[in-house]
Amino acid sequence: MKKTDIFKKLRSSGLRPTKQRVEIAKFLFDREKTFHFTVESLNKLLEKKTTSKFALATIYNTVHSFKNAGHLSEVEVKGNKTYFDTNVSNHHHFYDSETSQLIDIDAKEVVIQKIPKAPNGKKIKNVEVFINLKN
Amino acid sequence: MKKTDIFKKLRSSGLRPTKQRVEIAKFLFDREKTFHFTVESLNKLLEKKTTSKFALATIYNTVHSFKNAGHLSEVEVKGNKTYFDTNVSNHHHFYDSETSQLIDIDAKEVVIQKIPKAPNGKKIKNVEVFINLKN
DNA sequence: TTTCACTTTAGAATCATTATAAACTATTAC
DNA sequence: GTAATAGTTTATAATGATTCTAAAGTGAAA
Ligand SMILES: [Mn+2]
Ligand SMILES: [Mn+2]
Ligand SMILES: [Zn+2]
Ligand SMILES: [Zn+2]
Repeated sequence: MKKTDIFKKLRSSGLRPTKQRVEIAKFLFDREKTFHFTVESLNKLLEKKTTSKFALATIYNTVHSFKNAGHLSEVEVKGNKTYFDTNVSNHHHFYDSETSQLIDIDAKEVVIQKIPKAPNGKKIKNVEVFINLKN
Repeated sequence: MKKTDIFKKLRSSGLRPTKQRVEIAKFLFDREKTFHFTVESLNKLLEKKTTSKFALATIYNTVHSFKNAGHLSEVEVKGNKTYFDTNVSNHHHFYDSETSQLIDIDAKEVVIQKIPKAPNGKKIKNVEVFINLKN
């Protein structure tokens, strides 16, 4: 991902490209594969990868701005922490509770043959498939 | 549900049938349909339905005992509160984020035609389908 | 009726997250 | 440039859900 793309992500999230935000954005978006993380895990990885220190509030604020701009999505996982996902397309997940690891499943990999119709007056917004793993 | 069944649920959870526990168990299990709840919502409903007061710790402890015994399951819902479910069979959910309401979907109502195989060395424990609703 | 294990309870502690307000930094106005 | 201004980071406090703790309550068993 080019530097200009990082800046584009920041600008489109209403964020000016400060040192901290650029480092967070690079870390999140300059990669091949999907990245699933909690604010805590992101903080630890940032500490390792960079020389800077980040206030937790800065990470929370930046991540939320990206999420509100649609550059990050949220994944529901058992437990009390919030998981974020750099894959914002419609997709599904494997979840390995042993390692607390999420693995993406492309929407095309899951075909649903039958699904009930939505209750009175409601429509289906989207369908999420969550596959729990064991050893 | 008969009183003896309530007692059976309590005993099989390692709980002696005290006044509070019996009231919680009756409220949870003596009903036709599935009940989805948070500890907070359960507490409010118990206050309305009964004359007793319940310490939050008592509700937390009792609910967790039921969950550990397999009489309650946990449902992942966006947000910070933990949702419990009196339906412990394999099933799916509609979720209406407007009203924070969960609606059960029987496992038979969903047929999945294609699913990816589990990653190296892992097996599929179960598949959960979550259908988000909109108006 | 005394003992003793188990319960309930109020309140404290914890943990993730959010809010606050002061110190910093960059941008704009003169 | 310097001053004013707007936006940012940060440490720390506040919050809210959940868990822990320790004291008081309850009831079965000796
Ligand atoms: Mn969760
Ligand atoms: Mn949740
Ligand atoms: Zn994902
Ligand atoms: Zn359910």
